[in-house]
Amino acid sequence: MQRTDFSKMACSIARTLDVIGEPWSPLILRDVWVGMSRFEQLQADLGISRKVLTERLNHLVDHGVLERRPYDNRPRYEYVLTQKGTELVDMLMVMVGWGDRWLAGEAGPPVLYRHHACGEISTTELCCANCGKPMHANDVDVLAGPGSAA
Amino acid sequence: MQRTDFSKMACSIARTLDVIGEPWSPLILRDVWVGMSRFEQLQADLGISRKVLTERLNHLVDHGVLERRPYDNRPRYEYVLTQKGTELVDMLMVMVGWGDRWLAGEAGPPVLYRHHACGEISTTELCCANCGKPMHANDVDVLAGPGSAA
DNA sequence: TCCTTGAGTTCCTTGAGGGAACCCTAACAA
DNA sequence: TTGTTAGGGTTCCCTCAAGGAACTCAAGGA
Repeated sequence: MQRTDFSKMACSIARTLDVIGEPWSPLILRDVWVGMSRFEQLQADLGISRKVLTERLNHLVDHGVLERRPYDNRPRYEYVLTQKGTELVDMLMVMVGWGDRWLAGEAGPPVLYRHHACGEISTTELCCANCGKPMHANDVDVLAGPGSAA
Repeated sequence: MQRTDFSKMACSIARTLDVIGEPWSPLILRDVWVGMSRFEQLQADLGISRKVLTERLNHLVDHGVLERRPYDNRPRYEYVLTQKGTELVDMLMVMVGWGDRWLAGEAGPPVLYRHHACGEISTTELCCANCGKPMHANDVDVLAGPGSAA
């Protein structure tokens, strides 16, 4: 496929895609998040080729999203989310929200989230870190930042 | 590549990936969001192959994320975000937040957001739609929903 | 000693991405 | 009336990544 390298673009979307833009990566993170941490489990659950799973796991470990840990005297390893990886799951939660709203259909959402703070089944909402009010795509102006190319 | 079809998995992440999981799609949405709406503009800005751009745009239009609109008597078209597409940009904003925190480095974030409601440069925060408090990956229990496979 | 299990490698085939060249339509210009 | 230009794509070929199946390796256990 000889894919274009996104990592050098002056864009946080492109850079993030360079880390988890490969098709399987978000699903791997999801599985690890819900407690599926071993190679065989991931391979069986996702139906991913073992070769590609190896590549993806190495890539995620290289980028500090997952950590590879032995869990036995035998050469056995499990993959756990780092802080960096855990924060990526936030993105997955937003992704889930969109999928639930627009793609779930009659059957309803495949999973639900119970929020520890209030104990209720709830969904995520994007808010402004400054004022706390909703902050969506149409609620902002986009300005050039210090790291912009120009 | 003969990629695995995610669309039939009982998972909103997989279904969302089926719509915008291809490598270029998020970048196309980003560009359309900031006002780059024509084929030639997108092609030049992204450096994407014309063939692949055509495929991606058609895919996004087919899935109702973009709308293809004539803007001239001549056969000229522009692509604009639908409501469905605009809500996807929320996900991009979260992606940007993560990229800014973990990948931007010394140079700082390439773009900044000014929130209309408070007028300040700010970032997004994930909150609970029910109680309004922060709601991150570690703040929830994941439960099977009505649309789960089991 | 053989068997099993987890965690990968190796190898081959196929098909998607990259890239360049080409095509089509409608307005303009000469 | 015949170029010419510009936007928006097709077509073609080549390469390399995804799929898939088979193979390997190390450490226990029967």
